[in-house]
Amino acid sequence: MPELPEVETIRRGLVDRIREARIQEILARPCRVFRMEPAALEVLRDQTIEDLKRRGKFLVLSTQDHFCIFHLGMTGQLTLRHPDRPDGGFVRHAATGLQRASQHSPDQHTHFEIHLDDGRQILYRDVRKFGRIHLLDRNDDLLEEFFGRLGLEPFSDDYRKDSFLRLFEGRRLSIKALLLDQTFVAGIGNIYADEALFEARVHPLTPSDHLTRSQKTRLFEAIPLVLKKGIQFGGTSLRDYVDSEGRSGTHQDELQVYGRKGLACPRCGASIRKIVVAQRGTHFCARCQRRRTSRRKPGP
DNA sequence: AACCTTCCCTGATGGC
DNA sequence: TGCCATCAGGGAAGGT
Repeated sequence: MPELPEVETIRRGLVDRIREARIQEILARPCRVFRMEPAALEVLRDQTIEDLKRRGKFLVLSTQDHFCIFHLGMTGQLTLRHPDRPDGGFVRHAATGLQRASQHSPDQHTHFEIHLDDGRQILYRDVRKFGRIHLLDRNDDLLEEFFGRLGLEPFSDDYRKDSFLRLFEGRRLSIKALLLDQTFVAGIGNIYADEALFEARVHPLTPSDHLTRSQKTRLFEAIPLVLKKGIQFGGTSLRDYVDSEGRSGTHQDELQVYGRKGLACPRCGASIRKIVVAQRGTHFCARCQRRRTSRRKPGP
């Protein structure tokens, strides 16, 4: 489940290696991840890669004339394959699930290949095909329109307290559901939502319009904190996530609550609980993250 | 408009 | 061993 830290780790691993590389060949196997006719991607041939940016969980590969936009969904992998290095197999890690130890040759799940003129290949692999690949003409207005309602970008200048607070207006759903809503803050997924709520000591079922000012403030600060930590550890590898070189991150060892049902809360020692909120597994410490006891209205 | 549910998709896992 | 049900979940789509 690549979220902002995993997508950012992939971006950082790729951007300097592929910038100024020329695309020699495009291979796109028919698959629902493509939001256009796969043949349309032929326009990328002979284009030079200029940049790789991230917005929320999206990666934007820019060439002179085009934007190729990737969303990795649940199991998407974007890796760089070097012709002079040996391919490895897919190695299953006992504790964390399916992972890959090194670069790989294309298999039945590799839907998109960008061959560079020096022999290297950018491979998009996605077992469950929840990912998406879009193609746009290189036009900033089109890109802005594409990202239309996407929410605040956590490490940008737009991430300000007043903007953050304004996004609560008119929202009453649970705070966990709001965190997962990409029109609120972009890039948060199930793992970092739970981590941020734990850090801010907010119960995931709290209705968004019931959060106190200080709870919102703590959440505003917790979000970039947990995301930054995720990036520092190279992302969270639970099942399918690997960086651009096929390596696992180590942030799974740093998680405070996610996936730790029944284990001790690192803050207070109470047992971590798992419930379902917004159709998603949700982990929290019932002692550290209390539901605010409803304040009785003062009588007349 | 906000919110909720269903669905997509595959591989791992557990019960029998 | 094999078979089947269940689970994981980001986001689109459709309904209220």
